[in-house]
Amino acid sequence: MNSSKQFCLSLLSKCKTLKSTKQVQAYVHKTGLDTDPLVAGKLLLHCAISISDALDYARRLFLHFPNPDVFMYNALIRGLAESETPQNSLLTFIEMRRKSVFLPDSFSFAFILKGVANYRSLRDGVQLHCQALCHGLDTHLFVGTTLISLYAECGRVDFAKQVFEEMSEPNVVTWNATVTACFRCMDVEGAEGLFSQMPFRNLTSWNVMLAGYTKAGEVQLARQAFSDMPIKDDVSWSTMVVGFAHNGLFDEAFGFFRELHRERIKPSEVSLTSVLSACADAGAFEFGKILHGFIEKAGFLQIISVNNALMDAYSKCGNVGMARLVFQSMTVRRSIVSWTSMLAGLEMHGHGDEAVQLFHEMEESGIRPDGITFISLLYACSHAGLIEQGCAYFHKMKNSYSVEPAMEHYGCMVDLYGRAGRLQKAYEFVCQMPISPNAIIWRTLLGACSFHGNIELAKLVKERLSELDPNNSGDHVLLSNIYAVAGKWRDVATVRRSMTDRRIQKSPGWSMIEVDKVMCSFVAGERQNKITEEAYDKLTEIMSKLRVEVGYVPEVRSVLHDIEGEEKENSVSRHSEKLAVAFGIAKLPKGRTIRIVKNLRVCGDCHSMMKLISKVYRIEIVVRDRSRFHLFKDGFCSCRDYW
DNA sequence: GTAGGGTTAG
Repeated sequence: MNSSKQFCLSLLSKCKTLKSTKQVQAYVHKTGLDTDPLVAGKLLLHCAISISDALDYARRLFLHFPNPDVFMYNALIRGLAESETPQNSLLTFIEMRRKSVFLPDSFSFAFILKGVANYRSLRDGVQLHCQALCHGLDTHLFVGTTLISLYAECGRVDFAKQVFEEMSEPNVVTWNATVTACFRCMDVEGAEGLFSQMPFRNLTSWNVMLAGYTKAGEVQLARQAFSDMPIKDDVSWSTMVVGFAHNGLFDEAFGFFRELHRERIKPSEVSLTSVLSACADAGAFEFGKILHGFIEKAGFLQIISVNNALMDAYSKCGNVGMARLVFQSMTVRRSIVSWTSMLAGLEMHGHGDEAVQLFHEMEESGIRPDGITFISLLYACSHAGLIEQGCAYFHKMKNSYSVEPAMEHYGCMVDLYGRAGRLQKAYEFVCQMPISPNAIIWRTLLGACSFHGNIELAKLVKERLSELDPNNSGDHVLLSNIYAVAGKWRDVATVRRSMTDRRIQKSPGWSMIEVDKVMCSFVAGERQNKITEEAYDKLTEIMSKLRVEVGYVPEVRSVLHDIEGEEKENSVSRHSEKLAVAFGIAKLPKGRTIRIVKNLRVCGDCHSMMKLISKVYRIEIVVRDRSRFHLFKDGFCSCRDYW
């Protein structure tokens, strides 16, 4: 290789941005090396893979070559396969088969199969499997391994195992992929069988077992495997943190992270984002703050994903102010994820106007919003009651940014109209959707009917819902509540009976609060341990104080049960969020904000009571419910009683 | 000259 060629390639490998890459490209052009297949191919690969947001440029670059070689096709296929629209990789693959004289090689198949795995099409996967077979490449080490992952993605562990059986010399990666395939299809025994037969195991094989066990809910088995494994790396630790968090075992999750720290294992940026996501799920604000301190000290604020995860964790822990601070102090260039995370944070907390403002700043900064950005923006409009603006953005999304509305966007619009009480408009909107509405869409509408007390439409909507998702307990409870509020006890009884007949059980409500860096959870009506005893005692005290000072009377209209007065009062006074707040008042330092995470929506009585507590006790209470935050302060809530 | 398995932010 001549020296100027070598020089160009080494320059290229150092380029981190599209701008610098274009400078090298200009130099390449000047030296006449732009027609050299090796240099041209590397340039294309660099744009398609190594640089973010340069895939479109790579596609345009590709069009400049009248006779692209297989390397160039492979580079583009790979870039498209890993993009947000992996379907396009198949189009390029087909174009290559039609236009070119050369045959696809093992790289072509490995990349295209990855693309198909990313959009999970069994049909396309099988077709390409056949083609690979015709070229004698179906049992190729890399092609076969990718095929195994593809079939696992499509839920066909049987096909995955068959590919594995046919491979003559599977290596450790192939074995690991097959074990993962079993776990992904919930075949825990199959995974264990393979693991025990493996002729070689490295660290990753053990990590596969940890991830698989925790995803299958087998936390005990994961714990056992973790203690059995000969060496552990930071992936092993973060897998445990994430795994425990996903199973709701937040204290164990954070315990693992603390131990990682004690063992002096250096967390990577990925393991830090994992732990932050566990904080976000748990709503563990205090723990998040500790992590923030560590991240700052260890120099991780240079990494964009860590900033983004930090913002997300702060927002979901109820402190959008800290999220804003992280966003404003970022020294690295904000990505689309950074902007969208901030937007989502503002949306969750009901700062609709600020979210709209931020969206305009985002547009001005030159970052192009995508479908996910619009989901947050539309919800922000909905939660803040900005109806006209929401409609305008829905059209702008399509017309100015060519983002096709997906199910979630339609959901936002139904929410927007529904909350505002424009139920007929919402219903017509659903009926006119170009894609068939799913259960979530109908459920959103049912929620709106419940809020505005429209029984007739609720009945109609529930019928549609029953066709799509007949056994959802929440839907039955919602319909029953609508009847209960209207005093239609006979209809309540009918719904209750149909639930009993179909053995549908109400999912229990729970609430969590972080006290002394320990997550304490409360379940409605549960009275088991010392913690709940203490919460009950405090709650009784609070309720009598509220009765005396502000004349609080429990709001029992929405109680599901067809039970009598005093019983009803007892039933709402045992709600988990009340217990959690009472526990917080008893345990936290005076004046400290009380932060609660709840799995269901807050009921009307809890909502009124929180407002009163915030006034009488002069404290702020932040409640994260299923879909948003409520900040109670001086007797008012940030949701303006509109949730 | 390009790859496949484990944790990952909107």
